[in-house]
Amino acid sequence: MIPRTHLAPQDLDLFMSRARNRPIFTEGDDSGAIYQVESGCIRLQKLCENGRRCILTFCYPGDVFGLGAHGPLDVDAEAVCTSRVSKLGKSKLARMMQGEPERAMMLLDAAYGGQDQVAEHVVIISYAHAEQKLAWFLLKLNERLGQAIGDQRIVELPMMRADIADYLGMTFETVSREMTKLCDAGTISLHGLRRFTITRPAVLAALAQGNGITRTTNNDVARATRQMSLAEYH
Amino acid sequence: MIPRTHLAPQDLDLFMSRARNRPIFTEGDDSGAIYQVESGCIRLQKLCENGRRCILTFCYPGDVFGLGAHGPLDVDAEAVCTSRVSKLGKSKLARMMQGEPERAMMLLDAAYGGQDQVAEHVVIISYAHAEQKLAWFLLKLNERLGQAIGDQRIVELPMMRADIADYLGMTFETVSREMTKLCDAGTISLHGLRRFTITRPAVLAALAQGNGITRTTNNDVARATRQMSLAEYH
DNA sequence: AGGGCGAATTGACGAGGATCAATAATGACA
DNA sequence: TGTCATTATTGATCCTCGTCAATTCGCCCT
Repeated sequence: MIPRTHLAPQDLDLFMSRARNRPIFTEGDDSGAIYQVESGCIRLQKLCENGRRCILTFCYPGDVFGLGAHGPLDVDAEAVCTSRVSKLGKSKLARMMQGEPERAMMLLDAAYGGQDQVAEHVVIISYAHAEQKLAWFLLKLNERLGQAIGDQRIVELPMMRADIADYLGMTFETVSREMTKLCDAGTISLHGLRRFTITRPAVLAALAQGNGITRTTNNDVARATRQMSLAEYH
Repeated sequence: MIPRTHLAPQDLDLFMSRARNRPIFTEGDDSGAIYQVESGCIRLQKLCENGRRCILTFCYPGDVFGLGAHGPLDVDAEAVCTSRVSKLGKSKLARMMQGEPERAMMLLDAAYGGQDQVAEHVVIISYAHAEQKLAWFLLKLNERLGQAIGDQRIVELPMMRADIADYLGMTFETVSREMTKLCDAGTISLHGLRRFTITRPAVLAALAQGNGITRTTNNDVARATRQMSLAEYH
């Protein structure tokens, strides 16, 4: 149930439980602590003045968060559903850095951004269309949370449509529409609202790669010419 | 000319010069080194299969990069214009961690994502409209690179329109259009193609906040109700 | 000064998705 | 089991921006 564990029980300072939509920390907190998800799902998010919300990443059991670009100085952390997290305080962390620098580096790597591939997320929300965004998201979720039950691989959806929307930079209506489109096409099948199966993995993977959109752009041409110019090498 | 310096000369391993569009490192390199921009501008970017490019961040003089979410394992680093960078190797970094953990932490913080506020970038490309995106970008550029020349504050644009577009998740045509719109409105004024002045800072700041778009969304309502429900506290 | 090339501007058009709105499905609770 | 609140689905409409295309601008080189 816990795919990747960075922190062993003896390292930890304390455990915390949080119900749906309850905060772990809020923007501006500067405890310097690191957190690890034990069960449930945590979202790291940012709220704008205009009332919008942007979810930067979801953290699943085993994931570590709390520092760097997605740390308390920049974002809020809230429980997506009933969740448990454990905490490693600043002082223990500092001690670990001196005693076991190798392990500390790995831990920091995880906490700082390795938790989710920030780069890939940015690429998707910048350029992908709705269909591609959702296909990508469902595949990621399958990799991370998919469980073989019988001969089917069932994936739980810990979050609601609006969460998915705020993570992918679209509206929940569009999420819903694309979801039913995928169902109608037989690419996935829904079991209730919070559980699905990928029935045609190849198709979904193709959509996630950006196939399904036919046109090519003239930006690509610009790219090609840019590559070719062997101008000023140093 | 170097606003924030994390690495002093005696720490550094070597200096490198790069001409426009030349790489510092490419995706998959795993040197574990940290780099600091000395002059010019470096872009950290990711190329997609479909030929698109997404720029994750621009690094200016004094910025540190090369680890974590935006490190060599995930992205390419290329010179936007003629640039010089310095390098700090893996072994020297490890030594610093044991000897000066405080300083090492700060350095890692910078290298891992503090360099640019990843969170803010994601928010902007997710939700902002073209006008707001550009206004935000120009303001950031002004903060970072703006120089008082006479009584004017001139800002250099080290990158071309296509770079801005790939950073903000839009097309270079739209960048161009919004640029001229801002000029026509008297909000900024261009001096040549690679240099500008913010003539009405308040207006630009308002646009960057998302004013200029009138409508409110029903997502906001969802948010409001979500906040109000004091359901299951733990 | 002139040629040539990459970059930038500007226009026309259409599609994708946001918005508004109404209804249906789901789950919690008495 | 029925009621209510929340979440999800579906439809209709409109607007922003991506796309394609045609110039224009600026710069480097000879």
